Amino acid sequence: MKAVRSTTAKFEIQSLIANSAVALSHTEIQANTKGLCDRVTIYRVLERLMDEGLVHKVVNVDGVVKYANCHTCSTKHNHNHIHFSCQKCKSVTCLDDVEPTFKLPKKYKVNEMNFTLSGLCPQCS
Amino acid sequence: MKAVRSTTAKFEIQSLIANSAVALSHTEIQANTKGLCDRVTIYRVLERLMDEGLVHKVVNVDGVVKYANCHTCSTKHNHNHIHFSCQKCKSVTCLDDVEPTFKLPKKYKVNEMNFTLSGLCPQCS
DNA sequence: TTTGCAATCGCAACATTGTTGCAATTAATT
DNA sequence: AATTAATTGCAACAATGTTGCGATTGCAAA
Repeated sequence: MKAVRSTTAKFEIQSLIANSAVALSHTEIQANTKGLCDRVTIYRVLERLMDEGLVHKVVNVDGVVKYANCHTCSTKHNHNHIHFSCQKCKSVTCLDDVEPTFKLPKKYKVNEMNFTLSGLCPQCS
Repeated sequence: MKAVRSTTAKFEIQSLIANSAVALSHTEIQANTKGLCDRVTIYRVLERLMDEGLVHKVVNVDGVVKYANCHTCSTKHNHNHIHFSCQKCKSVTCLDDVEPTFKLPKKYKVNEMNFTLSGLCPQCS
């Protein structure tokens, strides 16, 4: 296996995501770490953080890719929670506590769920 | 209002989507209409088809944008159904009949839902 | 502390996906 | 057939993500 190495770029990017209430896009991360490192490095750091289970990827309803902190991934690795996507400020929030239920009629084999609600977040409504 | 005009490109693209069991990406549409029209025209036709309520857009869990036939949009315009995304063949299917339920604890204002299940489709499992 | 090596980084180049402006073409009405 | 607005093709551009490679650096062992 590859040895995990801690670098400034990785530390800063992880801190940024961990301290954010909402999921952040690559562009937002780049804007909030001005000059810290190269564009490409951000992509590679994000990939490593996901491999290590520290961060997970969320695709917004409009197709924008965002990255959020993993709260329980190391123990449960449960990404099957609801995400809320604000149509006004474009923020994406993880609603860890909400558990959706549904009945699947056909013979599909479900491995993952991705539930996103869109509308107005508490700040915008 | 703009007058709706029927063209070969529009007819072919709509037929392709309507006859497909799964949602199609721009790339797939382009591959299946080889030489019919320009890349840009496909984008513009898709935009018109969405405006007319004949087609709707689905963003896959991995961020790929796909287009699917609207069955009931003209009457109910209900996009709040589940989509199934196959991890093997990357197909996206609309499961019109499944209605998910959930309880939202915080004060968010929900306008739309986007529920996608990932796993193996009947063909791949 | 110094050395060695693999992990990481920066840079350039490229790929994919989507958008915009504009002149040429074309569907549909008169 | 003439008119007109919708549509198209082409070129150019923008945003996002990937890859190769030489240079740098974290870290462990000597």
